[in-house]
Amino acid sequence: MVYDTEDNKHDILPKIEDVSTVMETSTDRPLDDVLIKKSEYPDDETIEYQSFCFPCDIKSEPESIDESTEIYFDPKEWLINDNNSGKIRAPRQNEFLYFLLEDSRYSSYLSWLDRNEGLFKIHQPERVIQLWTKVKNRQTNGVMDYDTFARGLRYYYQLGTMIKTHRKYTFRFKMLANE
DNA sequence: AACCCGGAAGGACG
DNA sequence: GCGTCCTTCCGGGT
Repeated sequence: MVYDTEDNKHDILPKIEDVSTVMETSTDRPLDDVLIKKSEYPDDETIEYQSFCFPCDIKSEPESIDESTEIYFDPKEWLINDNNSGKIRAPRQNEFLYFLLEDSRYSSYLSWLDRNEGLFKIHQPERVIQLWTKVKNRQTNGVMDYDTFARGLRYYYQLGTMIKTHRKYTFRFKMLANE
């Protein structure tokens, strides 16, 4: 994944016009129809990934942590059309975090410390982890905790997509400008 | 105590 | 069946 400091959020988040089109044409159609239709859209080389969102008919389960401030969750909003493989998949852990950081709804969960440096801090790890497990929906029997979540992120160090900060709840994407 | 780190093993999924 | 990306567990460091 490439983190270009010159990107604006529309390069990585769903475009408003895309969302409205899908909402108008496919509120009661299966997901596959929607995705097939989406694949007909002209490709923009600057967009590495696209995700889709449209009205949801699935209610979230009650949460263990403070439901009153829970942000509405639709699993289908988080699917990614991988332009490399042409397949639909859940986001990677780094993609997931980047989406969150670029969406002001989640600014209480985590936020940039220095966006140009790719530096960010997780303020509410339990919420981020809970959302991650819902987005990923991986069939496991263990319990995802911060240690497990952070171990996943540490693999990005050796992959070169993230840089160590050694600071609490603080991580750093490797941006193009840092190369 | 609560993080951060990376090795080891192995699972889930495309 | 295979490679990637985690998930789980852990011992050691800060």
